[in-house]
Amino acid sequence: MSGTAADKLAQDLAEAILAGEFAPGSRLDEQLLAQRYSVSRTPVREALRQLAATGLIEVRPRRGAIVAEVTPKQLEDLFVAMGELEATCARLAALSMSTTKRRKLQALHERMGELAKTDDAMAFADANDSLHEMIYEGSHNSVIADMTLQLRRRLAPFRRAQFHLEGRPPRSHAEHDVVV
Amino acid sequence: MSGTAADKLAQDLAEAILAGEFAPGSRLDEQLLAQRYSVSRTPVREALRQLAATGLIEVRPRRGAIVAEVTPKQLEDLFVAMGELEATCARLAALSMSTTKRRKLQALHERMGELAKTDDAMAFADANDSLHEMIYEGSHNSVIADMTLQLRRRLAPFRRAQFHLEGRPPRSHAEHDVVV
DNA sequence: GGTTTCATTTTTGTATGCAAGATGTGACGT
DNA sequence: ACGTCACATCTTGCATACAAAAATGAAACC
Repeated sequence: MSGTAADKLAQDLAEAILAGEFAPGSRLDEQLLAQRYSVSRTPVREALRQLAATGLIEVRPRRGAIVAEVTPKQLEDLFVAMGELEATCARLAALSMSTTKRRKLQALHERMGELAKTDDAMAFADANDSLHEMIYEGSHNSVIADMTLQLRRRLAPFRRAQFHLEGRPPRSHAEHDVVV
Repeated sequence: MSGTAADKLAQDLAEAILAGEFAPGSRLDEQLLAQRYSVSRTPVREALRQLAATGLIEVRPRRGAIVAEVTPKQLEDLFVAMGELEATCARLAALSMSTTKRRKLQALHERMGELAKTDDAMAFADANDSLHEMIYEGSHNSVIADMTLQLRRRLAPFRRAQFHLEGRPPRSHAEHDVVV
């Protein structure tokens, strides 16, 4: 085991929240969490602070932590922000990308084109993540890449919802087409 | 006093670090800080975690916290990132800005044009902050605005250095001119 | 002389105790 | 019945205590 208990807790909690195990707005009682994970309140508190920094939860001084409620407006803002950041990544990547890398990207993009037809949502999602990761790396700017990735993770559950909602893969592919 | 001791500590520490009171790479001993600020280690730890989230310091598990060393490459990345984010803010603002707001912006911009000639660095810096704040607000996207502001704060000391280095105000004004 | 190993010490991470603020409940008054 | 105020309880925030890991230094060995 590498990290501290608090770090692991933060990860576990983040997953639990993103998985919807805690409803938005619900209180995150320190003692309860401590019991649930068989640790004391101290690492729980640290984990909560960590998560608060990512925006996943909200801690009001002396009033406890709650799962962040994302209003439609905020959600919209988050999506817009991610879109803009990804576009920036893509632009930077386009400027400073070696031809071999570009090849790989193109290849992956085309394979995704095929996957989009087969309706294999899982495979498409995986490939999609790879592609975005490549773009983030390609930007050669760890600051922007990190911010974008963080946003992306935070939006993961909502993206999934959109994914299942309609035939998103083809549209997504089309958008990528423009970028590439 | 509204906030908790940990929050205040985080602010104070951030200021101290940005003011250069702690050299980059230097260890931040929890006990020392606790004594220095007359609190126990607990709030110090929480403050350190908070600062780590902003990228100002770095905490290695079980190895203590150090002031983040910004390599030239990272600094470059930070500046690029801020530039891109501000550009995005400006673009969004341009799209959704009322004419009255636009007026105000223009007025402020022109006043800065005059200030740029008078060599009053302080006044120019103040006006500059106001202008950027207006743009952030104008984006109508709190997510991007927050990220940009956070970056801006983190880069404050370096920006100051650049400011004093050469006649930056005129150049800055020229850049703004394009944006406006 | 340099290196490795082991013990000491220092420092971080976690648990627990205690105080202060927040929350909830019920009596009391209008 | 409704609102208010006092009180009891619960939760968070801070301090202290303890455990474990890493840094330090010294002695033994090559």
